[in-house]
Formats: sequence, C-alpha cells, structure tokens
Amino acid sequence: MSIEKERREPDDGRSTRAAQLRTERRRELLDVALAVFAQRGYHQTRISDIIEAAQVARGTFYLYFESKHAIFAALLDDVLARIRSAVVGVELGAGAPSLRAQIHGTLVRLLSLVREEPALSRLVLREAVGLDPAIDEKLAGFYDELHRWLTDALLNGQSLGLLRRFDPTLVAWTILGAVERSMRLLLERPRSFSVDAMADALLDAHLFGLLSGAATD
Amino acid sequence: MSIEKERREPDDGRSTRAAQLRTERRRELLDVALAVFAQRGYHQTRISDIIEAAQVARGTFYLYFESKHAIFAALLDDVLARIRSAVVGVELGAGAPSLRAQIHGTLVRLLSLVREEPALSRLVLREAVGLDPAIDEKLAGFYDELHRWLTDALLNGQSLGLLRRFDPTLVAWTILGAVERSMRLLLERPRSFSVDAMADALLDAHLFGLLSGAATD
Amino acid sequence: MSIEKERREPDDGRSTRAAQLRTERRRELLDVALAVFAQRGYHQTRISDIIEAAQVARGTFYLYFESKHAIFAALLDDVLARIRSAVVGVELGAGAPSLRAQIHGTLVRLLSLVREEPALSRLVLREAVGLDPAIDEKLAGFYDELHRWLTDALLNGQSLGLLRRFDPTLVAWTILGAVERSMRLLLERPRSFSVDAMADALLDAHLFGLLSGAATD
Amino acid sequence: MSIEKERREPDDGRSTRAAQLRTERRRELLDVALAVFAQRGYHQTRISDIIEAAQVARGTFYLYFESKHAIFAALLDDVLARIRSAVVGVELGAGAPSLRAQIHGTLVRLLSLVREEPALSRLVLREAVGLDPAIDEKLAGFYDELHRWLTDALLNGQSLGLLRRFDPTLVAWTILGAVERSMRLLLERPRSFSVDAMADALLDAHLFGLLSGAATD
DNA sequence: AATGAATGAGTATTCATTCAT
DNA sequence: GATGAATGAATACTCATTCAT
Repeated sequence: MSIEKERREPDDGRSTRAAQLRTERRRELLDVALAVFAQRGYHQTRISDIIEAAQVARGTFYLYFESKHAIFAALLDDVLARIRSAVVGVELGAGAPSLRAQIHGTLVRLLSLVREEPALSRLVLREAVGLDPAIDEKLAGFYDELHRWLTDALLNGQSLGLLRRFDPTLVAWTILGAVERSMRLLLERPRSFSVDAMADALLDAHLFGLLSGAATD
Repeated sequence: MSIEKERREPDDGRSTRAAQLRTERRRELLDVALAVFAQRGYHQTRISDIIEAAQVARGTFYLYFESKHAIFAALLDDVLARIRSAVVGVELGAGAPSLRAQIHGTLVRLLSLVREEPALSRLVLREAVGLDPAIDEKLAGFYDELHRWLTDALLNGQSLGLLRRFDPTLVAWTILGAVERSMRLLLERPRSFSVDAMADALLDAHLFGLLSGAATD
Repeated sequence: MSIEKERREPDDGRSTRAAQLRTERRRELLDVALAVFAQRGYHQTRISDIIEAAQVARGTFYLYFESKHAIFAALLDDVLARIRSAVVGVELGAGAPSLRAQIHGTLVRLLSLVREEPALSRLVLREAVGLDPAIDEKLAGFYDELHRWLTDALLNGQSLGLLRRFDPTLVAWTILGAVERSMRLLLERPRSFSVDAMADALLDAHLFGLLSGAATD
Repeated sequence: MSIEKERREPDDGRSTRAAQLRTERRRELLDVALAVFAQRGYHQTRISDIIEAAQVARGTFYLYFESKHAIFAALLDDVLARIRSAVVGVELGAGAPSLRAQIHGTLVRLLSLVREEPALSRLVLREAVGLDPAIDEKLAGFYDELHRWLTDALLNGQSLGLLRRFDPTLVAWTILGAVERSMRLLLERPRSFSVDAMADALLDAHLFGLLSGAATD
C-alpha cells in the first residue's frame, strides 16, 4: 500500500506512445467492424467475423469495446458526427454565397458522403434502423437535430422574405425525407445519378415547385 | 409460400370447411405475429411469443408457416398490398376530380393507413429495413413499383402541361422520400399533426415550391 | 382466439403418462447430475458432462432445469429432505424405546445414509460449502433446523431430569459438529469404522463424558 | 511454492534490501488476497480484484505467485500454521497447569483466532472446502495432524488414569468436529457467544457428559 | 523487477426447427 | 391436423495467464 504512492504517472513518451497505439487499434477495430457490419448486417455479424478480419484475439476486442452493441453504437456516433459536419456551415449573412448555392453545397456534401463512404452510410440508413431502442433513440435524436437545423434555416428564409408562408416544421420533415431517400437511392444504385444532378433536382423541386407556370391548380 | 397455394383439395363440404378453418387459423397467426413483431421487433420476437399469444402449439405454427422468416414475409406482403391499394386509383381522365384533389386523397389514404394500422406500418417502415437480402429485395421492388407509378403520374402531368420540365425519375424519388418520412413521423408522434395538414403541406410544398413570389434566387 | 376455448385439458391417460415421463426424465437428470457433481465438484462440472452422461440433448436439460445452479439446488433440497427424514421420529413418550436407543437409532440412520449414499452426502458436506450465498443460506437454514431439533431434545431431557444442567444451545451445536465430522470421516474413509461403533462412541462420549470415575479435575 | 524458497540471493546489502522489498510485497499481496477471498469466495474472486486492491500490475502478481491457485494455497498454509501454533503447547508434565486448564487455554486460543481473524478462519472453514483435490488433501492432512495430536492427548490422559476407557481415535474425531462447528458458529454469529463460555461448554460436555448424576440410562 | 496489453481456451444459455405420438 | 418434448447449432463474453517493452 505504501509502495504505490511513490509510483509516478509518467507523462513521458512511453505512455503517450501507448495511448497512441491504443487509439490506433481502436480505430482499426472500428474500421474493420464497419466493413463487416455494412456487408453482413448487424445480426449476421459475429464477433468472430470482426476479430478475424482485424487479426486480433477475442479478448482484445473486449479490451476496446464492452460489447458488440457498444462497437456498433460507437460506429454510429462516428457516422452521425460525419453527417453533422457535412451539414453545418450554412450561413445566411451578407456577402455569403447565395442561399441556393449554400444549400446546394450542403446537399452535395451529404450525397458525396454516401458515395465515398457507402459502408458508413449503409449503417445509418439501413443497419441501425429498428435495431434496438437505444439505437433508435440515438437515431431519432439525430434526425431531430437535423430537423431543427432545417426548420431554423427555413424560418430564417421566411423572415428574410426569401421563402413564402408555410409550416416550417412539416416542410422540414418533408425535405429531410426527400434527402434521405436520395441518399438511399445513391447507396443502392450508385451509378444511376450524379451527385450534382440529384442536388439540383432536390433544390429545384423544392424551391420552385413542380407546377408549370401556367398551372392554376 | 408457394407450396400451400399449389395444394388442391377435393371440393366437397368437408374440405371446404377444413380449408376455411385453415385460413382462419392462418389469419389469426398472422394477426398475432403482426402485433408481436410490431411491439418487439423481428429479432426480439421468439416463436414462443407468437404461439403463446396465439394459444397454439409449437408444431402448429410450422403447419401454417415454413419459418419465422416466412410469416414475416407473408405479413410484409399483406402490408405492401394494403399500401398499394391505398395508392392506386389516381386517374387523370376527363371528368375526374382535379389532379390536386386526387393526389391529396392518395396522401390522406396513405397517412391514414399509418394512423389506423400503426403495427402494419411499423413493419414496413422500421422492422423490415435491413432485415435480410430477401426482404430487402421485396421492399426495394415495392418502392420501385411506387416510384414507377409516381414517375408515370409526373410524366402524365408534364405531357398535359400541368407540370413543368424536370427529371421525373429523380423528383419521384424525392417525393417518395417526403411521403415516407411523413409516414414515419406520424408513426412516431401520432399526435403531432393531422393527416390532412400533412397532406396539404406535402402537396403545397411540392406543387408551388417554397420560394416567395418575389424571390429571384 | 375462439378456437382454443374449445380445447379441453384431458385428464386422461395421455397427459398422465406425459407427466410421468416428465418426472422420470427429471429424476434421471437429477441422478446423473448427482453422480457428476459428486465426482468432479460443482465448478469442474460442465453442462456437457451432465447431458452426455444422461444421453440427452443440450436443450432438453434446460427444459427441466433453469440453470446449472438450479439443478444443484434441487439436488441439495433432495439430500436435505433425506437427512431430515433420517433425523425425525425421536419420541420421548412413555412406552417408547429408551432415549439412548432412540438417539442411537438416529445416529445409525444418519451414518448409514453417508455409507449408502456417498454422492448425496458429499454434496452437503463438501460441494455445497461456500458455493454461493443462496446455497449457503439454504445450508445454514438446514443446520439451524437440526440444531433447533437437537436443542429441543436436550431441553426435554433436562426437564425429564435425565440430563443435567448445561446450555442446551451451545451443547447442541457441539453435538452437531461431532456428528457432522463423523459423517465426513465415514465419507472419506468408509472402511475405517463401523457405523455402529461410531454411533456408540458418539453416544458414550457425550452421555457419560470422558473422565474416569476417579477423576476430580 | 517451493521455487521461491529455494532461490538464493548473494547476501550483500542490495539484495538483502531487494529481498526485503520482495517479501513485503508478497506479504501485501497475501493480505489483500485474503481479504478478497474471504469476502467474495475463491471462485468469485478474479485476479483483477486482487491486483486492483493491491494497486499492482497484473504481471507483477505473477512475479510473486504462480497462479490464483498458488496464492490461495499459500494463504491456506498461513492459516493452518496459525492454527497449529494455537494448538501446540499442551503439556501433561508435572508442575504444569491442570489438564483442564490447558485444554481450556487451547480452546480459547482457537476460538479467539476465529474472532480476531475472521477472514483467515473463513478460508479454512468455508472457502477451502471442496475446492480442489490438492487443497482437499492439504486440509485433510491438517485435520489428520490435529486428530493425531488430540488422540495422543487422549491416550496420555487414559494412561495417566485421568480419562476412562474409550476409543481415542473415534472420540478425537468427535471432539474435533465439536470444536470445528463451534468455530464455524463463532464465524457466522460472532455476537452470539463469548469465547470463554464456548470453551467451557465444550469442555464440560466432553469431560463430564450430559447425563444427570441420577441417570442410569 | 514492473508493467499492462494481448491472448484464446472455455461454457452457459437461447431458440428455431423437427418429429414421434 | 395438432401437439409439445426433444433437438443441437450457434455465440457473446470472461478471465487466468503470458510476454514484449
């Protein structure tokens, strides 16, 4: 009992290096697990699949993650953070790019994420759905977040006179669904459309509506 | 699945009665399974849950369905059929109700289905997602079907001059996503919006767009 | 739902036979488990050992017992009941056999149990000790019961004037320990003593004491 | 176990100091392990429990003990030695305290050990029972030792004419059991009896027997 | 000597499905 | 057709021990 008081936590290279190795291995496990989850789905994935792919002993896995569920949750957190960072940054200040250009940019970032990281995307759009109350809540919270952001943007546009009167809450959900389905589409048929075309279509449809100018009904 | 359909029985009264009983029991199993699947989710549901709720012996279950997977698939087929029948019937002929009224009606039927049959809806919108390649394909096929129907409607509208120029394929996916998300919203927060308001919001946003009349960008 | 109301619980031969089979199989599992637990000890025993010895599938085991712990507890209950029934029946009424003869009989029954059922005995005397708080409590309760019984007997003897003054509580524990150790001895070295000699030695030592008549200190 | 004892180190100051540190740390591990084993039991105790409590790295543990089993065995050896030293010292020479006083003293020493070192006592009386063939043998050997000592004492008493005729082997086991159970009693209900009263009760019962003077049967 | 990350054998329990009655 | 006892493959997680640093 008295001995350990003399022990000093070395903040030297050794522990720094150890922490780094730890982070790396955790990262590797996450990467491997992502690939396996995306390919086989959560339930078809066995811990064995992950540790075999990661070339790691069974016990090692549990050194880094408490459970199969935990690594999936961590993975999901990663993706959601990525999506968040693809969304933030729309600014409606003077001198900023036009509203339309900015939204277009956001859409392109989102859709590109799907194209570049299909595994990550598959996680949010497919594997995480209906998995678990805890996961469901995380996902619901995330969509709420996006929805809040979008609602604010719409409100902003309305108060600036750019957008007309409508229920921003409902419309925000509508747009979210449209984007979500576009992402899903890109995930399932990556070759069918260009990211740019999709972003344009989304924007045009929502900004200008579908009626021909002559239409009255 | 196909096995039962191909089986033929002599058409006397006895087998008619038997067939009827068979159909009833099958129906009851489906109803019970729907409730359980919707409440607990596919993976958390054990055959025991179903047969206990249905007051049926274990072996009896397998007399009516080949497997847990099979009863889920049958259930899914049921829902998809229900949704189909909520969608079909939009006619763009002369003397028919206005395009807008018809689409509004379709949307109301869809959203009402969610409200009245939350269990069924939950099955398509949550439980079936990412379950299984076979299920995925069934679901994808269904969405393709809806998409094709919607694309046709849009093309129709364009050829009638009611709708302006845009890529009907992309826009159809967009609209589908918007509807889907609206249904999901109604499923998760049934009290938050009226079916009618949602249908209106969906229509307005897509028909007229969000820009204020004065907006140029 | 309406169908099953018509089903009747048949109290005929079929379910009677089923219940009997069930009891038999449970019994067999208990017997086999007893042998294995006694030979290898609780912790070294794997469920596989039991089901292999019982020629039964893994799932079948769990049809009859909730867990490894549960079957051990059931087994322990069995033994304790056996020991109880070896102890009860000491009567101090008029016309009854002499106190000494009766106690001798009880001791013989107890020690014979060890000789005839070494596996059962090993369970109480060795395997169950320190296994688990729940088991510990069961065991402690049982010893308390024996102790209460013995204390009563001693009090009885005192009030009849057969026994001299002493603290019956303490002495009862003392005697219990002597018997327990005798049983353990018989378990470990079955050939070393006859049941009868042990019962005699226990009785003599406790009734008459060890001092020689001449002893004053 | 024996390995460490045979290892020799050059006797200069450095290694003396080192050896001392080594002994200290070993001692600390033993103390900590004792506490943990006594509280949680052998099987519920994980090496992690010990090293966390001892504030020592995992590998360090194995520098001092070959295995979990080994540290338990070492601990058990400690207790057994303590008990031995509480027992030895009964001398039946002339001028020595009376036989009764000496035995009383031995009993008090034994029972006090239980009171003062409940953790150690729990180890012998509960945790070690039925643990392992190796441990069992160690325990059996120890009881044999006690038994031999007690048998000798009884024989001695008989040859001195202090004790009457009886089978000393059997009676020695009997007494051992009585003492053992008294210790267990004190362990489980430390408040229920005084050490002195227990020693007295044990002695009185065994020396004078339980029959009233008038008793003939 | 000390550390603690890595190892991997070990195992209780679940549950979809079968089949004898 | 109905039953439900029996089956056994499947798998997440634990923890004593090792060993490179």
